[in-house]
Amino acid sequence: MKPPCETKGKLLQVALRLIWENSYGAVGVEEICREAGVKKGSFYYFFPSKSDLTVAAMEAHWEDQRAALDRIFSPQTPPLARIAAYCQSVCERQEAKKKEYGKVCGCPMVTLGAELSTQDEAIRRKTAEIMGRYTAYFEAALRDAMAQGLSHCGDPGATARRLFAFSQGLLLQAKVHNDLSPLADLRPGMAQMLGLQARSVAA
Amino acid sequence: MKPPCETKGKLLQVALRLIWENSYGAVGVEEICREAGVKKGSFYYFFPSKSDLTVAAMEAHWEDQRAALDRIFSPQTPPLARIAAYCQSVCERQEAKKKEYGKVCGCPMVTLGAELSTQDEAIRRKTAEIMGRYTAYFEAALRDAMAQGLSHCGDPGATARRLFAFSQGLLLQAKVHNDLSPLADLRPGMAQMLGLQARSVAA
DNA sequence: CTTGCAGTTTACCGACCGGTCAACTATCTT
DNA sequence: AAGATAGTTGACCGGTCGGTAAACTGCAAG
Repeated sequence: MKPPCETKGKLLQVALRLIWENSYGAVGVEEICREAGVKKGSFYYFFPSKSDLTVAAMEAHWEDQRAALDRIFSPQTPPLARIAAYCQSVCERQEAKKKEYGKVCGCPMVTLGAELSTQDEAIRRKTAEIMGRYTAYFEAALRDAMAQGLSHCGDPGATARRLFAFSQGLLLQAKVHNDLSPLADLRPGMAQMLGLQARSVAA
Repeated sequence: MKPPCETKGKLLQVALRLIWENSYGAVGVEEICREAGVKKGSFYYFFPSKSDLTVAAMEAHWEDQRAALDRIFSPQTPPLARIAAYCQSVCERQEAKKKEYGKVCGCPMVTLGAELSTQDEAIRRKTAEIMGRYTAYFEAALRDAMAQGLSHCGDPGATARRLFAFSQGLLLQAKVHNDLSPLADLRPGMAQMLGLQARSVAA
């Protein structure tokens, strides 16, 4: 009862996991509370609504991801190797999730964005915001690559959005086929989009 | 009461529209019936469950799309022009839907696949099946393009899946940003993936 | 000792969910 | 005319939904 935020944090974490594995509509407040070991009254003490909880859970999940992304996209790493590392990280994460849950779950932001963008403005906006942060990492890597003469794509921002869209599309393919093999094409596909031999990005 | 299938067809059509504009979980059987001018009892006379209706609605919607795709990907049209025509068709369709509904709705298969692939096997399978049919059109066009020496991508099947994944990713971006402008990059992005100047696919 | 506050618990609300059922109607067949 | 058949209707089911309200608990400051 003292520990300032254990309950709130547990709620955020469980909510994102359940929504990721199922969907927003299919997960009830009651279920989130049950798995978090919390009573519904406490839930509504911390969050005014299911939608608000979801937005908060998305932001909390971003903070977790951010640490990993900062490492993957470290300026210490050569620009194209950063992108290769991202591809590998995506594959590993999907593999781990599949082993944990038994099914390919894709990206939680894709699930939320696809399901709720037309229905819940707050969630739509948060999804767009977080996705924008992802593309910023790609854009920075591409800018560095261009400065070093490693790639000759036109606008780094546009190319970053293309790479990110491609990765989301493949992630959705993997989820829909409940099969990780489409992700094997993530790195080669990105290499092709950068006008490189697959080797370059795989280095 | 005589017209053999008017009710059933109306149900299929309304269901796909509502799910497209909202989501599977957010649309109730009652609401579908109301908008179709049908009572719930009749619904369950034609379909054993909401899930079965959805699968049938997906297939019915595919049949509509199939006609358009057969025209767009006609062997009469030069292979790369088919792909350009597809890009244009996607943009026009999204524009029309936005004008009709007020928001960018993306692709109904993306919405359904992202929301339900981990929860409803029948819907997941149908989504995968229909998406596979889409990529087949791309694959055929790419095979023709290679035969005519217009493109030099490696495996047409793999490239087809890449193009399709990219288009789905962009569609999701548009939905999440509630903005059609990301779709402007559909044709140039595909051209880049085919190793062409944007002009070639735009011809 | 007591007041106040953060957090928790329990019980409860009306609304709606997907789905069922038996009765009804209209048409075609014999 | 009688029956069979396809389609339709409205009433109803138990369960669950998101959300609310009030009482309670532990602890810290006055």
